[in-house]
Amino acid sequence: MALKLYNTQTRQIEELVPLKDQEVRMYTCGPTVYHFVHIGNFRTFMFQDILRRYLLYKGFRLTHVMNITDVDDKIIINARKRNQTIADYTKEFEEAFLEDMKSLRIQQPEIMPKATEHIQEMLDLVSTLQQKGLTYQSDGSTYFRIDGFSDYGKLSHLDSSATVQSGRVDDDEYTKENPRDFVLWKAKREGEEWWSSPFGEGRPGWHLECSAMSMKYLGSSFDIHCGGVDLVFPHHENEIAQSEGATGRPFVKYWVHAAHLIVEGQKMSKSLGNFFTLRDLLAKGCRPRSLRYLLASVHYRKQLNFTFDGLEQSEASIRRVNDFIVRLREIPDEIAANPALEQRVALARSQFEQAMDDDLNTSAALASIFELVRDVNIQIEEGSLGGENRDQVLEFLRGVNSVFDVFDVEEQQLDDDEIRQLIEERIQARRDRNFQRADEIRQMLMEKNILLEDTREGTRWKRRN
RNA sequence: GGCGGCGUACCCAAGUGGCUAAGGGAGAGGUCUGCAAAACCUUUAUUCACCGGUUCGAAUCCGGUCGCCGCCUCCA
Repeated sequence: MALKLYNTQTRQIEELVPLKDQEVRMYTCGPTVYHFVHIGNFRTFMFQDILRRYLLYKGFRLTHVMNITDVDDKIIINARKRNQTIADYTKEFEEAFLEDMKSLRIQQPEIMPKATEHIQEMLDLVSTLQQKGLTYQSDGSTYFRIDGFSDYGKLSHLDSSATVQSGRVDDDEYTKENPRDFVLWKAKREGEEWWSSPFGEGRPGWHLECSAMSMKYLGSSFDIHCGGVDLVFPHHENEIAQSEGATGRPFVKYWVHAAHLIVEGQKMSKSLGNFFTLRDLLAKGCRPRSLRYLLASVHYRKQLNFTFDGLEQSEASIRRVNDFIVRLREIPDEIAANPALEQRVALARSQFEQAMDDDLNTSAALASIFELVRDVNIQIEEGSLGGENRDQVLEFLRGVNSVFDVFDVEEQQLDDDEIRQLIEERIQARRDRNFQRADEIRQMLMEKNILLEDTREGTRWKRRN
């Protein structure tokens, strides 16, 4: 079975056929590190992580590049306000971003290039464009002339007359030949950081870095380019113009975009007070895995409505699977395997893969897990499963978790001797029908976030946290 | 004005022409149990915003209405 993805450019779901056999080269637009990354940004990054992990699950070799934009107008302005260099200013937010990624278990891409470390590559690209007659200078800045690139608009399907009619083009950009021409290299402004270049002292335009860095690490044509829907126009449209204008070759085969996240039904904005960073949520007691589940469980092309209720529902869903795993692990080796279960697991695996292959239908993929959980739970209750069955199910869950990474599939270790002794003591107390002591111990452990459950087979513990 | 998306049970959410409309949460009932908690099982939409149409057959296709949202400007 092949993975199919919705390609923004063709507006169709297409089978992923990499340019190089079994090797996927993917570029995803990363953060601009001028503030703490918010949960809307993470919706997109989470989608990219699920795609990344599923490509690996499918056995593709993967080179994934995610840029870090560490120079742009906001960064320059904010750094100046704080009297800091760009590098000092962005360092804090870049580190925070990497920490947040780790909390959310978003895998690090193979390559994470920074814009400021690729100024030369950007200038080389502008030079090439200049040689091809696709640039012009105005007021010390260098612009891309979109009239020189006939394919302009093929990604966003916007025709330029419509944009002009919208009246949304900035008045102050009169220095451009065409309002939709975009800047490649911006003239420096007094008091701001700048780089010297053949095009004068200045700084790179926003779109330039993604073209320069993606082609440096992935070649002039590569497979997948992702981002949030808002980047379709103008950012990705301009990337195509710059890249294909320079190389004459197709830039990207599949453009894949994630829909936005809204909060409690409304667009997230600071003025509405519904603007959240991961840190804001953690401070409210949210567990990163709940957010991970919530962000991953809604199809990436559907607008995701973030709510605190949804966060709790996600946590409860994860708990169902984790409780199942604890129970599953209690199946002893000695019991003979039920031969029918292997097929049931194979069915779940096939449902999971079919769903994910279908443009990353994560909701349906998760359903395949829960259906298996229910069926296996019934059989555990009947005592009809053996150690081999247990391992079959665990193996399936490991595969699933290599993509979702929200479940505790591996055995939880209780490395605290004191707790272990208390559990033993309580088991004895119950045998002695000293329930007062038993309850006391249960309460003590509860305070240590260890939850005890008495079952027919004995007492089990779980981390509550 | 242009382009695009969405509206499925109390909540979240799959399903896009034909078996009984996935799955999760929550509620209700039950099992287990010293108690409690947890867990597990069962259950909850004759109906898919509304109105027409096409069809033997539509949540799914077409037209219209209402509501919500996104992009066209920095934005994941």
